[in-house]
Amino acid sequence: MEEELLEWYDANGRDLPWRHTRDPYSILVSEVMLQQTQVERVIPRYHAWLERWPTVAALASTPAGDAIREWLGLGYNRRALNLHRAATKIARDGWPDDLTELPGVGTYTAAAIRRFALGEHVLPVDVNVSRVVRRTGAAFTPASAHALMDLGATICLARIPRCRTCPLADSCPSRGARDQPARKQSPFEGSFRQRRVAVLRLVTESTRELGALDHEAVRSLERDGLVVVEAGTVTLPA
DNA sequence: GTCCAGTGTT
DNA sequence: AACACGGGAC
Repeated sequence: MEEELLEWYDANGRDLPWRHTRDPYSILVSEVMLQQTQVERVIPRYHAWLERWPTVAALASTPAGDAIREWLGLGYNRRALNLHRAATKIARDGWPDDLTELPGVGTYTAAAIRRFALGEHVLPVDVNVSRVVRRTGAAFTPASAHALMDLGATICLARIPRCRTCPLADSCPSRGARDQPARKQSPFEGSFRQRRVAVLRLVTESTRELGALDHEAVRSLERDGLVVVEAGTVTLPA
């Protein structure tokens, strides 16, 4: 099964910018950006980020607010602050043996850094990989990490798998099976998080008075560490 | 409107 | 185990 997968990947795998480096910091940036975010949206932001802050030291020596501003539009803004905090920690203490000690780095991202930057023989399991493994019932080695991700992202889709073009279809016991929709997200329009991100933009782009802002949303941003409120003004963390 | 899918918090 | 967290493609 794995041989067919790797053959398919040779011909059909995606050529992505972060697959041309083994620099741990670059891989960290790419993986954090890719959390919950589509590849096509990440590519231009990945280049911009690394051009502005090419190294851990460069990011660590910049104000956190600049990192948040650079991140705006990518979504899940807490990731920007976590990435800045991770850079600060690495600049001070070096890379930890257990990468999940870095804020914003969980099981998946730690495994991805170990595999793609450090070359260790571990298989990062995101839901795409998990789905392919579950459906095929096959065992794959860490050498198939990129291939499994690409197959899961382009062929072995959750709702409507493209089994007719899948290199593993012949021996896949789940051929044709679809996963349940089962998701829930309340409407964004008119929601609290709409107000919340509006406040974040206001904070990052202006120096307006706190009184003009939405106090409840500011408190929520504080819980994420994204803003600091002092003496009637709202500023980004230094 | 639905779908997407890792981390941190509770 | 459940929930919150963005924004954009469709």
